[in-house]
Amino acid sequence: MSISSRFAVGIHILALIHLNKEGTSSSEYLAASVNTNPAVIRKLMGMLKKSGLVEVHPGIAGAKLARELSDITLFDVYKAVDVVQENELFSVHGNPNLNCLVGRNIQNTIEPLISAAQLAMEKVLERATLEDVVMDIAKKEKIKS
Amino acid sequence: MSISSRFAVGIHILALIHLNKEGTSSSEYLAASVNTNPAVIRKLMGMLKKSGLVEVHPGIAGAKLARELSDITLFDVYKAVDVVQENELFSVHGNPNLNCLVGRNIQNTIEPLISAAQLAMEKVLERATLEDVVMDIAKKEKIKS
DNA sequence: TCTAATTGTAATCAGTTGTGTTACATGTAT
DNA sequence: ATACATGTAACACAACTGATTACAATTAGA
Repeated sequence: MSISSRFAVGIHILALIHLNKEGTSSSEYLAASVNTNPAVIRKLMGMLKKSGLVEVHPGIAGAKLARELSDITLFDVYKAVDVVQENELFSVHGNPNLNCLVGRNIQNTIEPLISAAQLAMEKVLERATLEDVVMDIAKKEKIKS
Repeated sequence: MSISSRFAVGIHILALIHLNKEGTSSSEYLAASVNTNPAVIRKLMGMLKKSGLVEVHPGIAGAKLARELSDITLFDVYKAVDVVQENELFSVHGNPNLNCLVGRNIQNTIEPLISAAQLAMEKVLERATLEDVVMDIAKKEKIKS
């Protein structure tokens, strides 16, 4: 199964908040761009806020980035929106037969392997920032970011 | 969400078929070690067979590996059991607003980034083989594999 | 102070997926 | 023929995603 699109949506709205920094990025405005429901955006925004990526205030329309674009990695977003738990990208069957040679060892044997695989993936996300995302969009649109 | 445990179960079964190579690895026998239903094993076995990793025959009890242990990587198993589609580890929201600067570019901008992350993870799986898994189990049990 | 607009959050629903279970057709050996 | 195995389809059930509705709490401004 795939990792929730919350991650992609998170990147989307953070990039949009930046590009719309002269305007007001309300949950309704952001929802219209993502094409979803404002409540979905607000829930997501709560996660991003909790992780210190955005500033939002009850009753006040609009969200702002809490950090520089170049200081927010895709890994930050990934962790913030909680799409994959630590060391749980791969799930392992829980109750193998302990009377079996393989059954009683499989979990410990596999764990470092799948953990390494997950970490390799996350390292890549760590190396890309929202600045890269916004610059790429600007390039595609031939505008200044 | 996590990647299906079919992957871990696949590794489990293949390792067990090898270690039990003097005996008969029926779906019932394998299911007892994994602690699941024989039909689940048979479905999985169908996938492993289709990918040329095991040999099984209708009506005849027992499965055998179709290749050397050292010639089966974890990536081979991963592909065989079909847990993650190509370029679909991360899902991306499908209908962004094309009238929005970000909406009409986000998919193309994100795609290479998440694709690179997925590939990095898969590369790690490519570097480990079933031999590594079996040797580790043997070491833990202090036996010869 | 009252009103309108916005965020925060919970409850609910439909659709999808993963896993287990049952059942049975098909194939093999004796 | 009989016994036993695999192959496969149908179904149940839980868990999760994403959308939707509703409403309390908060704020700005008339």
